[in-house]
Amino acid sequence: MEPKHSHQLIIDNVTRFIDLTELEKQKYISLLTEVKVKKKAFLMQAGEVTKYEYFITKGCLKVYTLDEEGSPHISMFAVEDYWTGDMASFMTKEPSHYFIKATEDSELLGISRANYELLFQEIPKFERFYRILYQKSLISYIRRSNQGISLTAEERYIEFKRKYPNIVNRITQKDLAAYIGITPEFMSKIISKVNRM
Amino acid sequence: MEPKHSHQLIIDNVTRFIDLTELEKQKYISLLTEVKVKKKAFLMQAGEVTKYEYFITKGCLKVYTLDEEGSPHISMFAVEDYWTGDMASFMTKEPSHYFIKATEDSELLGISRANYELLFQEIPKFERFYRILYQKSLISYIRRSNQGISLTAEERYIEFKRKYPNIVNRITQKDLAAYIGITPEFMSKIISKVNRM
DNA sequence: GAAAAAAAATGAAGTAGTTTAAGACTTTTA
DNA sequence: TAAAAGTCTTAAACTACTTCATTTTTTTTC
Repeated sequence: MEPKHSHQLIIDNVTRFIDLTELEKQKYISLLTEVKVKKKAFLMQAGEVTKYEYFITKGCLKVYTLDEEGSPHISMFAVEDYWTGDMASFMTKEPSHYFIKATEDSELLGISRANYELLFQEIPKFERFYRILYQKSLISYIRRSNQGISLTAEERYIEFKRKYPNIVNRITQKDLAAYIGITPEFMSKIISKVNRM
Repeated sequence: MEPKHSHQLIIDNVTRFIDLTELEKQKYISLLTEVKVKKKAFLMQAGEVTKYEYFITKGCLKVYTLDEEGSPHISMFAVEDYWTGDMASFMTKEPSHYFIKATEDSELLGISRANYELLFQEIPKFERFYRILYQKSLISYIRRSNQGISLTAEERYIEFKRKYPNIVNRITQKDLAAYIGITPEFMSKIISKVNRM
């Protein structure tokens, strides 16, 4: 039987780092939950305790917090082949500070807290998978948190375009501004300036 | 026989997340290399390929890059019971962009790339240890990279003092400025303002 | 496909943080 | 322990970015 496209995607993602037998693949898939989110709908909201970590098989979502003034700060855009969620809340079982909202109709595969633990018991190789996944994420976050502090807004925009050419055209300028960390007005000025260059 | 203080420290750190038998502890210790760095000496410099990941048993070091203008940007201060190094270079074997310099006479335990891999073969539980270690680091980096973008310099200073009261008094204002992401002059103004409040 | 809602562009006035320069204080080194 | 080197403070002029207000353009909704 042909595997579903979404299952094939997540298996490809995992087997980039570890090998799995057919049986292990089936076992893994059986621990996942399919989720669909319509554009503008929330996958999760601040105040809730995160029940799942997600892998995106289709669409685009934004992960953000609201500051005291109610302004959004986007920490990531998640598209196909990305992992997302709020790991802090997922691990500590404390209420999340994040919202995750679909910016396009999206499809995801979620793993619950219980199944995440079960996964490590049943297929210990997944400790290695997550070790490598987190290690790579850590490397890119370390880089980003330095850039956030050392580059100007214009440089951060150019860097974002270079690094995520496939994302930049799928999101609004307003959301991009909330990611870069500036006002939509200044984002507009930067974009028109950079395009004139 | 009494274990060395430095060995006890690293074993305590590891056994916070995983259990180890006496034999496993000895095996682990045997894979580590002791390193001492005098104040102002480099543990590593940009351009080198990182050979070790380090655990600090004594002292304080700063991890930083230099931008095009030659200004330092400090990404972390590492003190006792912290892990440090350049994971990107350690993993990819590409030359590092980082400098690590001791701000006090320091002592570390290093694990080489070869021994790091060997460790996973000999004691697979360490995949779990590093999975959890990286997961926790990731959570704090995600938080920091949001703060870098959404807080003012003054708020970042207050947050640093709150979070690392034991570090703030061990470093110079100049280095703190290079961490917060502002000039030493503006750091001086912030500190005198905050102290007046 | 018209009306409503949201996003983007533009400009003027304000604030957070930089630059440069000079003097006071502290630490390092011989 | 004196000299040198580095760190900290203060202030004035400057730049990156914000705020607020208005208009135009694009997207959504019925």
